Amino acid sequence: MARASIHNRQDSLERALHLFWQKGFHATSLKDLEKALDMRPGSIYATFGSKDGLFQEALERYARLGLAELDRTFQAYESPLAGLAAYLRGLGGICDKELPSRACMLVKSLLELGEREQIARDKAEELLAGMEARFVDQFAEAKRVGELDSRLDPVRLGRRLQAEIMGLRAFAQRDVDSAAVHALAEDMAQSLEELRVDEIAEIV
Amino acid sequence: MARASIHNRQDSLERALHLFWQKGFHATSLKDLEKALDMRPGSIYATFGSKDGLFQEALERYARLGLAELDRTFQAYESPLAGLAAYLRGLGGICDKELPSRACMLVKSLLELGEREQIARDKAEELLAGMEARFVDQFAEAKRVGELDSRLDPVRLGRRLQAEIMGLRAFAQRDVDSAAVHALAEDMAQSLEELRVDEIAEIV
DNA sequence: TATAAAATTGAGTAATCATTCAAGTTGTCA
DNA sequence: TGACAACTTGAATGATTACTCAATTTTATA
Repeated sequence: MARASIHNRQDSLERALHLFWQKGFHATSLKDLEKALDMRPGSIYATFGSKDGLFQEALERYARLGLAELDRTFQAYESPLAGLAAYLRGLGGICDKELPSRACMLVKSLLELGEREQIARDKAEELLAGMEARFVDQFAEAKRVGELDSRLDPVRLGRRLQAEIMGLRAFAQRDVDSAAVHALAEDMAQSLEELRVDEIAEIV
Repeated sequence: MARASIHNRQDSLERALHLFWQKGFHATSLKDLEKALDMRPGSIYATFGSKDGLFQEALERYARLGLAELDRTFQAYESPLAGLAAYLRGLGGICDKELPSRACMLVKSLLELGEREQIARDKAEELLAGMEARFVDQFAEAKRVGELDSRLDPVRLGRRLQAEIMGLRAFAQRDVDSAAVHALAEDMAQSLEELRVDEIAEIV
């Protein structure tokens, strides 16, 4: 004995994510959300609690989808290093996609949010740490299977890769040619592949 | 026959820059600026025209100071490549400095601003392009003096370096150990130094 | 010292902000 | 069909937003 909701929660969250990713937290007003979700303020607050709460859920969804894509890429390649390089090359095509923003939403949030949005900021930090850990794991796996020089540190490599991806996507946010971003990603991917022990052995 | 201004324009701009760099455009209110500049709204508008105008001037000042530091570093080194590496290593200490933000203000603006702040956004893009051009010039100079393999493209290298710096500073915005950022900068600097032809010649 | 010009003030504007809640609507089950 | 419970509505809230302008203060010069 209850009225069924006319809104799909996940669908609403998806729309909110789109808006927050595109415009950022501060520039997204409740009016914007009302229009995008086709919901009145009362419904939004009943469903998500607050603008902050909705934003945090959007952040989590964004990271979950991002991690899923990461894993999908890694699983498509036998070689851990090849998986990492493929992920980088995939990001090279980011300008060709129709996305709310080419920059990472976690990075946008990290740079935008201050003390007044501490909880969401901490959430973004935590999710970025999770992504970094995934990169570190992949490098550790590469090391385990002998693709990586045993003297190299997966933690440093994972950190470096995350920084490079942050940079690649921030750069892609500029109004530059798609070709430039492709070339940038290709250069980064090649640097990564040069870590392969086989290649080092060839040169030395 | 006129009243002298009690505010130094440059000093006011410096304070505004500090605030905008720290909090971003949207999160910085005119109330915040009134307090930081110790000026009433009328004075601020008489001096800078609008919040947008003040922000744009702050952006320009930020970029001018950044470019000056870049040139100072480059001029301190005979070798162009060494200058670039030194600049990267200097950024490794960014966590130890007392700055409004560890992330680049141009990047923060690029990621935060939308169509409603198109002019400031374009300004940030233009200033970033100027920085990139400076990197390209330095790589071109390295090539001219024979530090760089003639097959390498200064444009791609400059682009790559800008992306790496964007990434380094976005990463540094996270709540991570200063040592991690130092290590990251060191890794980036070493990659850069490996471009030196001497090193390649040694290995091959 | 009187005058004019520039600088500063701060109350006030209209718009927008996130949020609340009483009232209305709708579907479900007894 | 009646009644309850969940969902939705949207006007109203008070706070905050960027910004304006008439009045005031200040100072250099005539």
